[in-house]
Amino acid sequence: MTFERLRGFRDLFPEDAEPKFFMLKTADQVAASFGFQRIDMPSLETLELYRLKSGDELVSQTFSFVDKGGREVTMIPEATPSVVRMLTSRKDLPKPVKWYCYPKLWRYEEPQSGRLREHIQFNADIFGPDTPDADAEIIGLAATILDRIGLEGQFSVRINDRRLMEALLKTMGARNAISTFAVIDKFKKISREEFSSHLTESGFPEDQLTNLVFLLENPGNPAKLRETIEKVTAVDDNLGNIIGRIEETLSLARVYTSSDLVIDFSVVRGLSYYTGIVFEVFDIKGEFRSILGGGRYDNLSKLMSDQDIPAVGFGMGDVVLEMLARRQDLWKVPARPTRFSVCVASDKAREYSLDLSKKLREAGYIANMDISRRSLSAQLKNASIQGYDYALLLGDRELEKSEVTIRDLSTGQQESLSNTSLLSKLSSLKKK
RNA sequence: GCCGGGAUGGGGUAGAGGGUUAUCCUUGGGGACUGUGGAUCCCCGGACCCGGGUUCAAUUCCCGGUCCCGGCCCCA
Repeated sequence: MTFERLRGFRDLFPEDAEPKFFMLKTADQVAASFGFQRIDMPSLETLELYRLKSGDELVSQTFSFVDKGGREVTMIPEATPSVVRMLTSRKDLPKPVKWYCYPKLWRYEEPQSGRLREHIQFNADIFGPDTPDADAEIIGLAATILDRIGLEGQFSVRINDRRLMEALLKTMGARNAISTFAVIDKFKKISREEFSSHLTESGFPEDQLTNLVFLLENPGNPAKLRETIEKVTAVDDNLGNIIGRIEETLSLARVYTSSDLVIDFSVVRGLSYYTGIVFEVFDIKGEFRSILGGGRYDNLSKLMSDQDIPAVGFGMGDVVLEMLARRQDLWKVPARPTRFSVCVASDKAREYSLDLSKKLREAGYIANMDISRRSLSAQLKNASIQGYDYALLLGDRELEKSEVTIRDLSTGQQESLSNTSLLSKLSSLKKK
């Protein structure tokens, strides 16, 4: 009898689990260094939580079922609704609230490159201030995490603003901004002909088509945002204010990172709840789907509760991040303490060996103790294959003299030390 | 949910236009080496994805399913 892994799920063996959790730990540390606090949430929520704002499409792609009490529940497909639920359940929290988490999320759909049925998403949000400063901090946090992981220069943060696009589409005479967004979202994936016809269907005036295409094709320099827009339409006060805010956000974000920050009018994001700045981060070579995405969603708490709390945040899945990290040769087992394998050369020395192992662990080292009762040569072979830095040999000879023989597995050199001088000696040993 | 391509020991593979110990490498365990490791040699373990059909005979051909890879839809 054999069991197979479920479709779209992963087994993480040590060689992959260690790099993965090391990356998450890096993100965790960076978020904490920004003053964000970690939270966690249930893996199961009522399905109703997603009906509110996410719509049928998302709900149809959830791992959901009816529980024994007759409730419709689902494995969470995204973090944000839970985070907002938690936030609004507490009225005592001083603003701004800056939270991060990295839950597992589930979606029931066909697996493909960069998308599986279960993934881990690093999520960070700021609740309270509706300021360019908060927007910039979220973008800065996302970029800093990627920089710290070692991806500096490998990605581009592409930024847009929903209000800007709505205002632009309005001045251009679009009838239905939301359906036009859906078409704009596909700009880079479909042919120009398809784009034109879909756009017209969405109620966008044909005579403005070239202007819109001009905008979509001329992302780029944030400093020229106003100039670019002026080429296609007049900038009134409303539009001017929005542009001013984006400019301010970008100049603040610029201080956080030297990574590529560009305006991209084709980034509108699918979710309907975004209300302001939206952004996605792409691999600079364009090999993968987006690495992370986020934006401002000021209306969600109002939809879900009696509170009105502005919010901005982002989510980063682990799957695309892993593909990019592998390409950049960053998928490595992280540095760790010196590793010792304690080899037991005689049964009489077993307890002596255990005691030494305990001391090593207490001193912060990694100590592996023979539990197979194999021959000394087999123990050494194993220590060597498993990549231990040193073998400690303990047998009758060592036991008698209260000594320990330490063998450097990379050079083969060894010496005997007294038990008491070992630990002091260790601090001077060079890590392999 | 739909479309295309795949599936041979843990990993990587060979194979035959059906035919009876299924190839090689690697990995794993043990030994030569009863107190000294990655070399060498020896021994051992381990596979034709599942179900049905055609056939005297199927790992090979056919159908269905499962899973993998990729794409659509959608993007959390």
